[in-house]
Amino acid sequence: MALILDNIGKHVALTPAEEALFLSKLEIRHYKAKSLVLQAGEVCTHSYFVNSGLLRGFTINDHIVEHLMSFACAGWWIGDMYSLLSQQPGTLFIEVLEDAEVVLLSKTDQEELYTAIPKLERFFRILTENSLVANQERLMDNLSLTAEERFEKFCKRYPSLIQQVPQKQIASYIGVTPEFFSKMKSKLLRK
Amino acid sequence: MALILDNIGKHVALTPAEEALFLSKLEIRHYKAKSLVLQAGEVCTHSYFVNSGLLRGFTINDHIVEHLMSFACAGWWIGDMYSLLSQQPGTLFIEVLEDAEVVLLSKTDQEELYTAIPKLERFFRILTENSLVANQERLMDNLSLTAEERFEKFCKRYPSLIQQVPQKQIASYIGVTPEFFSKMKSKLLRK
DNA sequence: CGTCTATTTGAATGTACTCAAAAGCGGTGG
DNA sequence: CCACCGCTTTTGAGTACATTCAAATAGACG
Repeated sequence: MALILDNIGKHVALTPAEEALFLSKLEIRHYKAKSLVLQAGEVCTHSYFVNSGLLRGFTINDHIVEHLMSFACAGWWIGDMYSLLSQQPGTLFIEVLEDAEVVLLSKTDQEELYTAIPKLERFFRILTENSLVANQERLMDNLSLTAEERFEKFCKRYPSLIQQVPQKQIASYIGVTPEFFSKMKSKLLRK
Repeated sequence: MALILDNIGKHVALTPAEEALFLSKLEIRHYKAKSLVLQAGEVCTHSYFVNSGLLRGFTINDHIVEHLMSFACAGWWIGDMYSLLSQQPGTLFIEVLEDAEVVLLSKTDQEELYTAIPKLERFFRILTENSLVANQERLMDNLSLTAEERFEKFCKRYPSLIQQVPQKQIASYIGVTPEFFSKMKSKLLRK
């Protein structure tokens, strides 16, 4: 469990006793590639932290088109924030792209920990703030950049993912169809 | 200062002493319509809470096109989250659309309050979580809905703003040009 | 009343999508 | 080990949604 403690240690300093209490609330699960950690329609009851492997979070719209919200590599948190907060059925699918070891923290444990260890509330506050900033930037990129520019930015930010995931999923993250993405890519390579 | 205390009271319960401490950190400023509360290039040093009036937050891209990030009516918080967190020069302009009374909370005070009154850290965590959920939904809407559908959703969510702000700004929020927005609107009215 | 900005309208253009079909690639079973 | 199946990627033609540029009209404000 070194990874998750490192992750937290980047923002707050827990005492050994606090670390022990925190760890006691965690559950570890192993998922095979292509399995689903969470399905749309379910209520999201946990936050997920990726120890190893690779996950993706996506939604499916009315026209049966997938939209990729986020990837989650080792060291990243993922969950259906809307469903987790509201405890309403969610819209997010979380799928395993590569065999993964995932740490689960239940919503109730998480909220109890906020009170027991205020530093953890601080940690999740900071985590959420950073997500919000990243999300705002992505929204602005979608409003002001062309698909080509968004792709270039994606390559710079997540160079490892480009080899790792099927390109139709990068297309979906960028916000274009796989067909268009393919054409765009070959145009870029010809330069 | 009833509004801001109400706002906080929706999520956490402060004691009178805590309320007094919190209030002592706040500064009130009055802004005239068309003035700027914050400019791109500046470091954002405060969180802003709108007591009355109306603000907008927007960015300007390389092609001199404005993109509206958010409106802020009475009872809403606004700020350049990226700049506030990183203390780097920001990209957000915050402009006054209607004469406004604004409450300022400096970053340093805010962080001191997190420690002095953990319930305030909880409050801002919840605030940020809700912003994130709203932002994620807006991103998905931009990826999966047409401009017309986004406009209809905007009308349902912010009915009062439609009369209140120039429609070029609604166009910018939706993510289309004012010309296209005008055509789209007249097409909708013809139905 | 005049000026400045916002809105409307039109024509031409571009970016990205849809549909269809072919080619490539990877895993699985015989 | 290779043949086949399913899924991903590529390519092409036609189309749609939204943009750009230009000009006219309407509104707001001093």
